[in-house]
Amino acid sequence: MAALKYSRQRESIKEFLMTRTDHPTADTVYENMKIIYPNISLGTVYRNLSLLSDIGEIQKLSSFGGADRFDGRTEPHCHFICTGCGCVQDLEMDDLQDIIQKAAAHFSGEITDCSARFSGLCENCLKK
Amino acid sequence: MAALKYSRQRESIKEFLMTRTDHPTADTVYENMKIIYPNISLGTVYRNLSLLSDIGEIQKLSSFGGADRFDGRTEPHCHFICTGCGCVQDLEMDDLQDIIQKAAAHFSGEITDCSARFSGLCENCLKK
DNA sequence: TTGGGTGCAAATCTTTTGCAGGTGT
DNA sequence: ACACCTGCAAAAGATTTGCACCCAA
Repeated sequence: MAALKYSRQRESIKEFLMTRTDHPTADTVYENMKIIYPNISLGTVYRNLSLLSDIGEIQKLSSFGGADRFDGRTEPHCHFICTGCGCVQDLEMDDLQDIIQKAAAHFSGEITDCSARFSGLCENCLKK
Repeated sequence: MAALKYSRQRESIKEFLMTRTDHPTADTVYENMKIIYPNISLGTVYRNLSLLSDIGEIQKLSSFGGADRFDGRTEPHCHFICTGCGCVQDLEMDDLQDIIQKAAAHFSGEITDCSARFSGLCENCLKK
């Protein structure tokens, strides 16, 4: 197991993600990091995003259509993607455990995790 | 709106997907189509997979880690991915509608669809 | 005949990786 | 010092697209 060493880039990436609720892509993180560290490389951003998500300090959200997105919230929660504007929003959901049990009833393996994705129109797109 | 014309390649791709329950990737479809049409191109496979999924004759499953997968079943159902061997299986789930309603209770937009992904160990991996 | 479909290849987009030099501990 | 981390650039993987030709309607 690799020993983790401090890096100001990694710290900034994590801080940045915690200020955002729109689940930015790696490229958006990169663009914002360039403001602070003009020489930062995209490779470093990817390496740190992947590291942070491995140790559970951020969450990686795969495939909402295009590039992966990253979420500073680590508590389990669901996501909603708007079919109108493509935005991704957090969604509260009390009992995922309940859903897992329902699914397990029809299944022969062992289910340990569930990630639900909802889609439809967001508040803004509804108005149009 | 484009007029749809018959193509034997598209027909074969759809037939192939209906015989499989393992949710093949575009590349797997391509490899299997080459047996029938040695000159078929990967571009054609992608174009047809995307077309078929647009008109709802197949289902595109994004984000199971690597490449997208395709499913010949079009009725709404959930999927399970094994963290051991990476296989993707279908999962019966009676009341997705129920889940959607629960989610909608906390949400200001309009939720029309839900796709739940479960993970854990499949029957085979449990035995090991 | 006409517009969609195809094969081929090049291009795009996203993400990963090898390497040499930099930096935290 | 040692191992991790970084910037840079090239590579890799998945998917899309431009183009000229082919074929179904």
